[in-house]
Amino acid sequence: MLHDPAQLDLMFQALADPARRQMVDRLSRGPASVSQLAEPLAMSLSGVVQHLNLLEASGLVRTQKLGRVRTCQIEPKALRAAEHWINERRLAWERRLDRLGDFLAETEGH
Amino acid sequence: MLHDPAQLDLMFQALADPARRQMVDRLSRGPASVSQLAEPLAMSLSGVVQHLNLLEASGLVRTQKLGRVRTCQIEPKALRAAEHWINERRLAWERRLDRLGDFLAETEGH
DNA sequence: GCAATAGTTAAGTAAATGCTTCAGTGTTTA
DNA sequence: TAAACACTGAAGCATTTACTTAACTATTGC
Repeated sequence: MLHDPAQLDLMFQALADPARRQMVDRLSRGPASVSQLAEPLAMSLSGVVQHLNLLEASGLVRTQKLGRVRTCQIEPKALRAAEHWINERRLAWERRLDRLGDFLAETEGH
Repeated sequence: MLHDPAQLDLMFQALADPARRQMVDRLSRGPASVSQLAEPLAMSLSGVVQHLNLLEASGLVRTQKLGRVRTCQIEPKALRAAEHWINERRLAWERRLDRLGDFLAETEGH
């Protein structure tokens, strides 16, 4: 479910916007309401809600509403999925370099 | 230089597009020419070049031209920077949860 | 030298994105 | 019960994005 390419698409899309990354950054320090998320951003509350909806659709943020306030939290599993995608590619590249190094070292020995 | 927010912006922006992620994926298995990158993509060569230029501007890919062929490689340092941004936020969240858990366990003990 | 190859650049376009304002809906508080 | 609060949704708009085609430059092979 988390490695579903469509979900990965939404996650990287969501992370591409600076305002949304700022929101994720804020949430990494603890839950927040929509207004609290909006406070440091030079943007209307409505704009923030739209960003938040994208973050939620991507799975990066989970929210729940109690009374009139919506509380937002990070979903670490989703962050881990994005992290993992990048990590796998980087490791594949680095392993390839290692093998190449070994090969060169061996052939040099003869 | 790699933690420069503008550069991070370009990197996440670059990773947001599926075609560009497919190019990074291809490159994680080894260097490739522009035409080789283009081959699996349902897109004109020109479109691929434009994506490639973004990838290069973001620092995720480095290229060099020999004769008429441009060879592309992944820049693992840049991948690591994006990875690191996500990782830090996720860990901040998880550490927070741990402290909360400890606190609850302690207060329950009395 | 001529043709094929590999890539580049510019111009145009349709769709997506990131906002805004404004007019709501429920929920608390005085 | 009325006003303040916390959000929500729709409509509109300027900009950016992801392409396309077409014309061009530089290599390489015959």
